[in-house]
Amino acid sequence: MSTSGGVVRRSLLDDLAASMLALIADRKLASGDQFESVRSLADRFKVAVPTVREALRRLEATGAVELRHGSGVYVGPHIGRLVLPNPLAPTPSSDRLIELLQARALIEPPVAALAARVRTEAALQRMDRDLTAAAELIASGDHAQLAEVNMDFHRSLAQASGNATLAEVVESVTVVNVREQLEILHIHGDRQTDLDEHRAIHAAVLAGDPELAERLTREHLDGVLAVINDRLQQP
Amino acid sequence: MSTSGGVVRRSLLDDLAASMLALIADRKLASGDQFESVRSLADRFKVAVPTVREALRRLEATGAVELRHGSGVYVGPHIGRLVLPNPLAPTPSSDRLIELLQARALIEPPVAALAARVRTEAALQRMDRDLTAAAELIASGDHAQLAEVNMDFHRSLAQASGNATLAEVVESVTVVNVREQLEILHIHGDRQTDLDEHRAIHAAVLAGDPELAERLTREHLDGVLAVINDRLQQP
DNA sequence: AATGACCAAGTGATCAGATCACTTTCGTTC
DNA sequence: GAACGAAAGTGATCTGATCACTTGGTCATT
Repeated sequence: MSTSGGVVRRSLLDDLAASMLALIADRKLASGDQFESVRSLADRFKVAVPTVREALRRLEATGAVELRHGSGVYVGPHIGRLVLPNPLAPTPSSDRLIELLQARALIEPPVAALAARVRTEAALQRMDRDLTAAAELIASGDHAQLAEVNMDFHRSLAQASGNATLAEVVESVTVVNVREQLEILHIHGDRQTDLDEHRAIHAAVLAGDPELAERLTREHLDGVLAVINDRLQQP
Repeated sequence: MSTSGGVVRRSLLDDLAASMLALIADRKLASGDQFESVRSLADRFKVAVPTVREALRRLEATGAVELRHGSGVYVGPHIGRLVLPNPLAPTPSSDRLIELLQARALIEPPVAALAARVRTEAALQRMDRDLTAAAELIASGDHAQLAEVNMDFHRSLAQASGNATLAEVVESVTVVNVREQLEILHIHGDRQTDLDEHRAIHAAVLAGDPELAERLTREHLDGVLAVINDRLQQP
């Protein structure tokens, strides 16, 4: 339809954005590295400052670059990603939120299974670190931190699959509407059970047992969904 | 870290972008509707034109709005989405591309199973339409069009699940690097087999057989992967 | 009356240069 | 050696103008 063949009239902005990405790639800059000043880019590409800024804003929106006031332009955290969470995602309806959790419950179990087959070393250590941190936060009673670390565990799990695209997908669905997801997860609530389940999943992945890892992850997420559905039906 | 608590110093641009989204929501504008001119927005929010444009570029990058030269600002196709394909995705390495297909092979089968349970009417019709179109394109020999329609089928299948988030995820992984995906799929190649497999999946969904729909979708995607892997190992 | 060419208004695209606000660095001072 | 502060570098925003594209209507032609 819209992407069908034909000469696409590339605007100056399209070229600019592409050129800047190419420049970053050429210099082999990585996330966090400083790029170039707005003025310098304007000179380099022979365009005006506002034009450069528009192009940068576009790149910024997808996490390709970051503009830090008074400091400079930096390579962003999401450069080179295929799938992104919408940074402009609206506050979701409760239906939409449940859909989001359902999506996670569908996607993450097979990802866990793959993780148990691949067992990426670095990610396994991250999972372990997340679990340790979670235990400490339960002890210290910092529930806000805890909720975030629990989300981290799911992301680390996905990274253990060794498939960057899957990790991006899981990252996306665990980042969008985090605030609301954490709220609804808070309803679910049993922190110790959560930790135990996470530990069991970690153990299954570590043991290289795909079926078990998948089943545990499914039960973990379905359990949350079940509680939520109950609460919503009879408040 | 960066998202941890504390007063986030919202820049003028953040406010602007949020305000414009709110304005669109207030007016209940839908995708494709005309919004407001840049100058008018500048007046309304008491900011300069370049500032409005930066904010619009940010919204544009995530598909929330569209700027059409000489015509106006319109509400974009991706407004309200949670997960997005990166419009700036770089040309992938062959490894990355295989990862992408693996991700699809992992995600889409359970989505097909859900689709067979839910069977969203509109999406079923879209699937049927896609199949008809594919058959015609095979006959007419328009292989470029055909490849696109085949991708459409996968998207329609995801929509039949009735879960918008899942549909967005599948849409994302079928849109990023389409060009390259289509190329690699072209290697795979047997167009008639593809159509037959799609038809079988459609039938399984229509019949409300989740296990079958899942198995067929898995075999379909795994089949593609197997062929690709073979070709890459012994060129 | 239907059709086509053409013109004008509205709107986005881009430019130029200037000023303000924030960060960082480095020399100065205690 | 540490705390302070000034200056340089850089992003943020403004002003106002000109160019380029789209669109709707006018008007002459048929």
